[in-house]
Amino acid sequence: MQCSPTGPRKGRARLTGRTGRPRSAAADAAILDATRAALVELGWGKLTMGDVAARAKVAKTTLYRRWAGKNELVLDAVAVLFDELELPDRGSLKDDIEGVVLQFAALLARPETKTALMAVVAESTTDDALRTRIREAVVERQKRLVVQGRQRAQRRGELPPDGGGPEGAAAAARSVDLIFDVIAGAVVHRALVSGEPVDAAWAARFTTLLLAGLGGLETRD
Amino acid sequence: MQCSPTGPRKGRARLTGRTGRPRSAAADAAILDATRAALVELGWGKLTMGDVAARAKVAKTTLYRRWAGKNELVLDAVAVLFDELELPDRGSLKDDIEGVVLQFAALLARPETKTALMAVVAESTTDDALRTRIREAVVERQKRLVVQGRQRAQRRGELPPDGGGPEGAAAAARSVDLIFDVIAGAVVHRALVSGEPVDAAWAARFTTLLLAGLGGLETRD
Amino acid sequence: MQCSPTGPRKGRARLTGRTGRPRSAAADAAILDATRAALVELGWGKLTMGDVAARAKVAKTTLYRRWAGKNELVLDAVAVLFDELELPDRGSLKDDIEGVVLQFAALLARPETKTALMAVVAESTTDDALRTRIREAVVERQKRLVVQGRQRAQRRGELPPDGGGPEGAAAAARSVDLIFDVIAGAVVHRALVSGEPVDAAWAARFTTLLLAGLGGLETRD
Amino acid sequence: MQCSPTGPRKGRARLTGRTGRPRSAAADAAILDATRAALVELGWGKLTMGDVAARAKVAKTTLYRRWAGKNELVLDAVAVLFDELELPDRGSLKDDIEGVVLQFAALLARPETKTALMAVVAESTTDDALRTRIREAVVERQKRLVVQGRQRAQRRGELPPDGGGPEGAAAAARSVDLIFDVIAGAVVHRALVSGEPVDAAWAARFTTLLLAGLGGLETRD
DNA sequence: TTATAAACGAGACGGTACGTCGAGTCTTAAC
DNA sequence: GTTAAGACTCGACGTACCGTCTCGTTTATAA
Repeated sequence: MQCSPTGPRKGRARLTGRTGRPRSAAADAAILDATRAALVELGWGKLTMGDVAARAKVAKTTLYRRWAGKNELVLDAVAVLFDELELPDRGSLKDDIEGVVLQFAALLARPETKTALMAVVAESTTDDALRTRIREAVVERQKRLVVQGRQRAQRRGELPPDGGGPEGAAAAARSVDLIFDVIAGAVVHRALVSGEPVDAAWAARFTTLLLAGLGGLETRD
Repeated sequence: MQCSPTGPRKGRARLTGRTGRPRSAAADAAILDATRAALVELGWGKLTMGDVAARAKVAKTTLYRRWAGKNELVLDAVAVLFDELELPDRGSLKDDIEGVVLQFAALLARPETKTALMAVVAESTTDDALRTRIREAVVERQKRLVVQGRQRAQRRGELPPDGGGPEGAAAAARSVDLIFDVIAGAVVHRALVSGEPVDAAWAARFTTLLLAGLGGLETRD
Repeated sequence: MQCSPTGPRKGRARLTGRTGRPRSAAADAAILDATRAALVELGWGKLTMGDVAARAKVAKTTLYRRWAGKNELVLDAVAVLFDELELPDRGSLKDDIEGVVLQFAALLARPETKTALMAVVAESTTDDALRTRIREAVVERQKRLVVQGRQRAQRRGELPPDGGGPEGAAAAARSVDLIFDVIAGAVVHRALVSGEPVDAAWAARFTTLLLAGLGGLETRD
Repeated sequence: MQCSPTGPRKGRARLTGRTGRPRSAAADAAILDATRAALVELGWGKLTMGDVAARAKVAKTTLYRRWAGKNELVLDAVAVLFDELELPDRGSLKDDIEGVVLQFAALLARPETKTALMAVVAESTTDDALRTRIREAVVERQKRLVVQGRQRAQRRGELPPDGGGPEGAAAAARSVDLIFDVIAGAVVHRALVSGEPVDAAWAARFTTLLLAGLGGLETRD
């Protein structure tokens, strides 16, 4: 996991020298579980801190000692779900992409994810710290999937190797970013904005488009 | 415009025989202007109905007589901005796409748009009526840009004409949907989730990918 | 009846010279009936002008054209009930008093009367015009009962005749006022404040006290 | 004092084991003071809970945590004033009664008392819990004055002693109730309904009537 | 017969207060 | 120094009535 606590405990290493009753580790897990459960039942808009505390059988003070507010709490509760995504080797780049697209779509179909992700991103447009936290906790972490798929395809010979030198590395990073935005953006938009199902047929057509596009991209960049 | 009022007035057609003082048309405009101004200054999260009413010099009840709540009001206030998008003819499909991508990015860069769009979509995950309204007011309306660009490219010979018969029409519709999700999704994700600028360079690289992808798509579907 | 309308119509005599549609007499009756019905069902506190208008099948404007507000409307609706009180000749002062006490108690037992009377009096503590109107419409009108009973008792020889001259008249007026306050006050207090029933036994005991008191009063004043 | 709080705290005895932050005692006093001040300035009709909260420098929720509504709050604020009434020994029953009548009249002349008392009684006609509360907080408490005056007069020999046995006790209680209704009723009616001053002259005449009446009553009951 | 003028129904309007809810803080006693 | 409990301040919520207004319509007299 990542970064839950915010209170005075955070800074001072847990190594030594502190006194008093230690924070309950079980409480952390109970709170995050309760948060996800509340998201499922109520959605972002109706979720309240008091309700989460009650579900977790914890006092509200305990919540606020560890998270700055609803945004941060929900982000942590949801971010961990994204770490379950992985890129199983299905033998070809096309199948790998289709697989991860469907995995991602399945994740976005979960009520806690779909309601929380957009809401937290919306809040982040007026909260820089939150935006940073989202990028650390979700965006950058999941780019690993693109990087991994690319490397695997290069090993298979489906994609040309990166160009050498700092120039080549920068180009590779730009490609990763672009591909990540295209994949994540298209799936999110299809699922949440257009409100159409991301099924195997759509995934196949999208992957076809993307692979052809990659070909065009590589020849130039 | 589209669909502001919600109250009992909506149903009964305004055709004849209605009694009572008519609703003020000026109030509608003042309210939507005030809503956009409040979005700019406060963002979705801090915007309140009372504040909007005060800015519009209107009673809170007048707001609630016309819109069911914050979601519906903000949606109407923002949806009209999307109608300003257009597809100027720049001579080639590539330039047309780059142009609309940059226009769209500019729209998403406006504070009222960026804070409102994601928030309303987030709310729509737990509100079916709202989801429908978003699709009518934004999603379906803007597909016209894709349709128009496609037709223009076909006229220019940059894209093959649609296949004949109902089969061909369905394939064309699927293509439009897919392309729309890819373009809108990628731009939104780049701008709001990744938080990176959508500048001319990015637009060019994205368009290159998309055009190559379209080629791959057309040969098969 | 007394004084319902307040609007511009009030001043100019109805005799001549006005044009336009005349006020509906039926509406007046319907409104006052509706007011009493609403008092019974809802009590003073929950009664609303809109509700009265709806019950009377009349527009709110029609109410406000005739009465200045809730206080005035309710006062008029209730005052007329007090005019039903009368002093039947039962042959002796004691029986006459007991009769009127029980009549008055029965009137106060009606839900519309009990809830309205106290409330309007309460409002009149901060509204001089209302206080005047109450005195005209209720208090002074009902003193006739005391005057009448006194005269009848004097005719029977149960009470000595008034003293002569302005002196005697003033003393008589003072007596009437005092007796009225004692009777009305005791019955109202018993019924509404103490919340005990005003039954025949109580009326008999009260009348005994009052009659003995009157004897003491007459010998001196 | 008596009975201010209504919330969950009321039930569970304050004996032991309760947790959480205790209610502020200072807030209670500030609220009741503010209520009386608002009654003086605004009268019952214009008094609002929000205004009382603001005057007491307390949140509106704190009011509602302790009192169910305006009726209960105002009753508590005013009831305490009635406890200031007392029956100084002036040497004779007549003087004692005149004294307490004038004291009571002075209390009713205070703006907070006059506007609140009638209004709360009016509300109590459609609210049984409120009626009970009024009787406990005001009516029954002030009967002590009648009881005390009666005992004192009996000690002085101005009134015969109570009859013996349960019979005599019941008769005494009936007398107390009757006398209380007559005194309180007459004074309230004179002051608030008739709107005439309760001055020494009126008090003397009323007391004369009452004392003579008591004589008649005692010989029979 | 036609104007004129007021009453009328309907319902939108600007306000004010309501009573509730949630956020986030603070104060206790217990651990 | 954390914990549970719950009171606290603050601010927004959405609703209910208020009393006024603006319509179109109806119903009388007066010209």
